Amino acid sequence: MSLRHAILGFLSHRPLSGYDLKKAFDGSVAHFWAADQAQIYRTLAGLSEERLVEVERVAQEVRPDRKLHHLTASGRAELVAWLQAPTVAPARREPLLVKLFFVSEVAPEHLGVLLRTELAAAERELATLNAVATGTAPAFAAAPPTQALGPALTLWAGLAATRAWRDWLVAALGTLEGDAPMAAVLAALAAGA
Amino acid sequence: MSLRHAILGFLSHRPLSGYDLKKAFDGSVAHFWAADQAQIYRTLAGLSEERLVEVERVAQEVRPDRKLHHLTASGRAELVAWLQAPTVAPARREPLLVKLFFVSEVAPEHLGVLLRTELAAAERELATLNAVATGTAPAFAAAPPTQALGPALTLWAGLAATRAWRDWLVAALGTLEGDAPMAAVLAALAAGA
DNA sequence: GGTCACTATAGGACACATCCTATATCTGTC
DNA sequence: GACAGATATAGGATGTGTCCTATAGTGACC
Repeated sequence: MSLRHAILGFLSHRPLSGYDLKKAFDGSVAHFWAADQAQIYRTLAGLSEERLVEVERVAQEVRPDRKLHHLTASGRAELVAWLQAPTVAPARREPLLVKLFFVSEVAPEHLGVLLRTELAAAERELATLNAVATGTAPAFAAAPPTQALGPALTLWAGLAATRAWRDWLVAALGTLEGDAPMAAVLAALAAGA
Repeated sequence: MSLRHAILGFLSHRPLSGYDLKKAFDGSVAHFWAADQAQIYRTLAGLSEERLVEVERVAQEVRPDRKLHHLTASGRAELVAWLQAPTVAPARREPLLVKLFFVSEVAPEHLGVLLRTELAAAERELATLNAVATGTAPAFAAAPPTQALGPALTLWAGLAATRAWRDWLVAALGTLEGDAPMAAVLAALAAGA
């Protein structure tokens, strides 16, 4: 459901083609809402049918025509309504936790393998996000705060979640190395704040 | 893709009916992999067609027949193969972060509303998970560690992620109350560990 | 001279999940 | 006596997203 609205969000800044939108997604929100190219074109067709966007055909001599999508008044209204409506969180899908839940079906050593592989992935993700953060910080500082605060908070949230995940993986691997992993895990569970 | 394997996982302990499976999901992994009842029945039909499970019809006099699903040898092999295969993380879907990204399209006060609503949801989630933790801790301590470690780690991961999310929301709301929110956010971004 | 990547669009098939609905009977509550 | 809720199954429609493919010209690389 959010793809429609994310597209409307991008179009609220300036009119874009499907191709432009794909690049806009990949360069910003892709970490927490990736968009498939085919899906973008289909969604744009739907939005245009609902009169939430208007299509301006821009002829190009050498390449196929670009179809610039302009946000209409009702499109903006739809975006604002969505921003103000309560957020419906989709069900979490964490295959790693499912695996962890049934890990006793395979050899005990495999638990460590599973966690270490995930830790490597988390470190990579963290490195990417950190790079994005250092790269965009000057732009955030220069832009008017009302404009930049949203994107900056988004990035911070992604970083915070990824760091926490990494830290948990490190802690979990730590308990496996002790003599009494189960006791350590139970202690961590009880230490709820 | 994980629903198939989660079902195989549950069936590795004992044969279950579709109805039993629904209850098994709701009572354990629902927090990070919810299962729709209709989807469970359809997936079971597919697994049976692929000979990964075998159906035993148990006639009941008063109610509709139960269809007990037994894991076959190839079913167990499939489960083990999945547990040992690298985990494919599905793309993250965080509508709240998408909203945050485009929040400048609505009145600035709305940012706080958005975060506070999410904070309330996070606190509720945290309370549920903490209740589950205190409720299951005795069972974890009593069970053989090789069996219980997986589920305990799963719960810990869920708790850790939810706590981190709650903490981030509190921190983000804190920056909004200061005189220079943008500077505070940039400081937090830079404080990468 | 061939292959690859880029710009730009979009259809078809399929996977996966959700929502709503239907059937049928028993048990417990008000 | 009525009605809700538990037990037990499953179909149909719809939504949402993924994967593969096709078209078509330009520019760059080797």
